[in-house]
Amino acid sequence: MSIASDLIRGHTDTIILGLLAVGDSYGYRINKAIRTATDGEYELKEATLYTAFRRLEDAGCIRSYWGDEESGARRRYYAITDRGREVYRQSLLEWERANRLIDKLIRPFGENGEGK
Amino acid sequence: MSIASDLIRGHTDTIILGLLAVGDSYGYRINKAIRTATDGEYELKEATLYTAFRRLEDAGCIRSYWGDEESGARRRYYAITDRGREVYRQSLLEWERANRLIDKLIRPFGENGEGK
DNA sequence: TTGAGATACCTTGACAGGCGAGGTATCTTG
DNA sequence: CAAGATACCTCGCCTGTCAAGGTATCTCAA
Repeated sequence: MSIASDLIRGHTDTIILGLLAVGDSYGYRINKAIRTATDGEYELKEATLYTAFRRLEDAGCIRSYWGDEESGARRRYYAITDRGREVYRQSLLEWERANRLIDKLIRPFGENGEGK
Repeated sequence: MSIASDLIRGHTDTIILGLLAVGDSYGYRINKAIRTATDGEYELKEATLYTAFRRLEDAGCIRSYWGDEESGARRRYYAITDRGREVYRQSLLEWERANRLIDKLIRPFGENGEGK
């Protein structure tokens, strides 16, 4: 079974920005990269992915342009912007903070789930 | 500034179950416990809290009963059920898995956010 | 005594992100 | 020529969060 999407929610944008920070890419490839990176444990649904692109572009975090493929289906490439890099950095920090916080909140016993 | 709630989303139920695993409690106190535990960095909004109680009770993870306060405002106490404990255990495991997954996805470089 | 502030509960309606379901078009390969 | 991969996209529902509003009790100071 795959991971509950509510646990990933809020990370979608960061994941995409992280991948684009390595280099320009396009939707289909980003999606595959995620599936591959997690050995199929997680995948972004297409609808989610394209919603995120829209959102990130509106926010000025990414730019897009059509690739000039000679053959094959057309691809819309995305590039991260300076603002995108900044947002990405911030998100990493936030994630670390949230991570510590959640870990603290989730285990009132300190150790594991065994209360008694 | 407090943590983005999208990062905590999906953990609300687990946090509540974790607290109830220690012992019965009621809404107001649970809320304060969370604020205190995080030094005010995070707090559950009341609406969110009561929605969660409803959800958890419908799912059979908690039971509720009215306290018999002699004075002061009436309190509705919540108790975790066996099913609740089981769900809690599972959630802890899921969180660990998700944690690893997100950490992997969020940093395509392996180290930190610095791509170049 | 009256008013503020803490304790304690609750509901309504809006919003945002995820995603199931559906659609388009191209290329490759059997 | 059909199937499957590549590649894009939209519509509408669902779910969790939360701002805003409400109720009632108790305490304590002015």
